[in-house]
Amino acid sequence: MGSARPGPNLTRIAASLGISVATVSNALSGKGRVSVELAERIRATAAALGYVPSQAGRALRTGRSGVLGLVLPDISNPLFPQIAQAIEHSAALAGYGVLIADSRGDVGMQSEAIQRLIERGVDGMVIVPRRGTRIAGAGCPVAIIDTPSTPGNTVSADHWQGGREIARHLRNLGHRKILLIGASSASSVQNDRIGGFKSALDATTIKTEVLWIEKLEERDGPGCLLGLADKVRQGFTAFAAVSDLHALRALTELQRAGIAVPDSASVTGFDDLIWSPVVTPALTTIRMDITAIAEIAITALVSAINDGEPIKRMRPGEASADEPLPGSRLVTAEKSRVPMQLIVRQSSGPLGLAKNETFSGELLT
Amino acid sequence: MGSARPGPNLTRIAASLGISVATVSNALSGKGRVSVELAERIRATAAALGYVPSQAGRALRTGRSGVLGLVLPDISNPLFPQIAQAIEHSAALAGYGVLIADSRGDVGMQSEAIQRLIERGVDGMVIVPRRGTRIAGAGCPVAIIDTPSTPGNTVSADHWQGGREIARHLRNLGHRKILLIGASSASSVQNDRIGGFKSALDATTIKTEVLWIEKLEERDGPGCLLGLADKVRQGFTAFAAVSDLHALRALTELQRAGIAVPDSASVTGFDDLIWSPVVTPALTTIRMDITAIAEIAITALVSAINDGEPIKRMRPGEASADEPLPGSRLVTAEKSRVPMQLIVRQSSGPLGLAKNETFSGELLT
DNA sequence: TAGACGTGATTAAACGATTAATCATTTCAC
DNA sequence: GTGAAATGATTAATCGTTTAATCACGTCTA
Repeated sequence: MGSARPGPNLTRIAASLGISVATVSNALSGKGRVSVELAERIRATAAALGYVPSQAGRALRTGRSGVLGLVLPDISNPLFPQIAQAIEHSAALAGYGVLIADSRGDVGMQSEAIQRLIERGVDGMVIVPRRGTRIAGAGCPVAIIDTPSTPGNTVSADHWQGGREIARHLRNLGHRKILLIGASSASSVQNDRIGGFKSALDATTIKTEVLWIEKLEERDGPGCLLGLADKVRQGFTAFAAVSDLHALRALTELQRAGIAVPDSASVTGFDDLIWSPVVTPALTTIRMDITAIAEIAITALVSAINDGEPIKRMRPGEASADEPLPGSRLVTAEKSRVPMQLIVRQSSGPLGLAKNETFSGELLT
Repeated sequence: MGSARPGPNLTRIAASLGISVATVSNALSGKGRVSVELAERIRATAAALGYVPSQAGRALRTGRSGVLGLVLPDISNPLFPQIAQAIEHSAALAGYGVLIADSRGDVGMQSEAIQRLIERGVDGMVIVPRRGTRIAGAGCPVAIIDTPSTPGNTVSADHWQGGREIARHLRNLGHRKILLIGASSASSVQNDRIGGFKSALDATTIKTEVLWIEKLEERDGPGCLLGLADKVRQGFTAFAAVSDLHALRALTELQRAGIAVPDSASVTGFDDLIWSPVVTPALTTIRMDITAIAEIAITALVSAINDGEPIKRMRPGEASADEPLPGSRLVTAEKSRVPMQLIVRQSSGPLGLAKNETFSGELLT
């Protein structure tokens, strides 16, 4: 090809109609003053020629790239597909493209990834931090999806409420000794979920305990058993994991030990990940409304982008030294916490159905 | 901010050194003729001023956006995080950004998504098609990651060989009656895996049968049981799924039915998805070398982008009517099939360890 | 009828980077 | 010592779009 993309540009449309490019631009953007009939003709020929505006030209002139960055420090997060999908969809509706950045779980590479996005000229970015990582000055509006308890959070699921829902569900089923399963005590999301869970229960009548997988794996190695059969023997009848990933781990470990779920022990998760509806028994879990979250985040981000830039083009004369540094404006939204929805499936059930199976199963441990 | 990004541009660097912008550009790109000491000074001040080149300006001039598109028709694919991560990483190394496009599983929206990428001016795209979807003319180089048996495939894992590996593994463990579990017979990837599997076995000594989940769910509804306990009674001792997702489904269903894995039945999967190492028993599976695949795809794509554009800027005089239409050049790579690697964990084992457990378990069905 | 005003279009100047063409020097060879 | 070549830097055009400023012209008002 060579000189840019093959398609026609404003100049060609203007030439083919014998008018000026400015008029074409005005007609297509609907901004200037163009007579209706001419505008119509212009739109028609533009369509006929298959005109596609050059983002590069537009970006150069307006200073807006029309692209947002999506930063997921922990891309291996199984929730990622859903988030990416929702963000991409909302962004597309708002006329933006989405550039992904990955820091491979490494906090150090996060700044690099963000830097790459900046260099690509993103107009704003959505960051889903892991473990409350601090966001370095990004030089553009930033929306953060983490948890309501994190300062600077733009919008997120109401993890605390989600925890409460699950807790009530298990309490209503009659469970009185519940093991909470989390991965890392450094995660604010997990802490919120656990906090909400505990807050819904009367500590005097219901006993809870928290198991941190990461701590266990430091000792026993990754993928080790969680020792849930022991917990069952100690009287725990329900296992509430802060993620379906851990719920799955619990479920299979219990099943392997011959402990029937939900007959002898209930298991619940979080996030309604892809496998949750198809495992046996299907996981009771709680789902975030990612579509709503993405929409709120993108809306807030886009309006921050538009607000912040009154297109103040500086004249040769005036210096712009005393700018308050446009760096990293953390975006806020009116509705910052989106309720989570309980999904009851087969992995949770009432107490005391078939206690005896527990024993026959324990032989396998 | 206003006029574009706050940072300095070539003009400012040039002004602060009292030289011309062309020299600055030459020095930073290392292309023109600049004395070493001046070049050094230029680089120094560029760094000192925190210069970040404007992609917009560069894109407009060169006709290259420096951005690739990643199209995943089925973004809910649990393999997505890995693919996205690998592609993003390889692309970043090659100096490209990655724009994501999602078509939410709908073939119709795929063209729309591709169109959006085109409008954003991507230099090329990587497409991971679902069920051998045909790719519409994209107007730019396209790399396809599907399966070696698909015409037009650029690079992919050697699914056939992967199937063979799993088959041999199960055969060597002594299994003689194996159930293959697939989702859809329309998937070329799944067909390759199954084809390879069967090709490694002598059909007279080892019996195989294929179970298509999609067909079953049409009758019994999504998330239904696969009836594996019955299969065990019929003498099947191994269940080879074409994805860890289905393997997980099989594993939990067997466990729920009281059939011990791997003692009474072996289960294997594909893709080494995130949960595979942590469930109990950990899944025996086979992993694609996504890093290598991404690297090959990106390399091929980038070189196609560079080849195809000898920066033939057309002079006012010459018409460019007889262009062979630059649309949709399918990219090819030398190495188009990347071997898969068998990962033996605990879900597969030799026959005949503890047959009796099967019976005690069947009560639970 | 002159001035004010509105309408519909054009002119021209950016935005920031790249690069072919050009110009000034200096170096070198014969 | 003079023409050729190499070196190091500059000039200026260009990519495609947006937009403030301007212009031409018809209409309304006083």
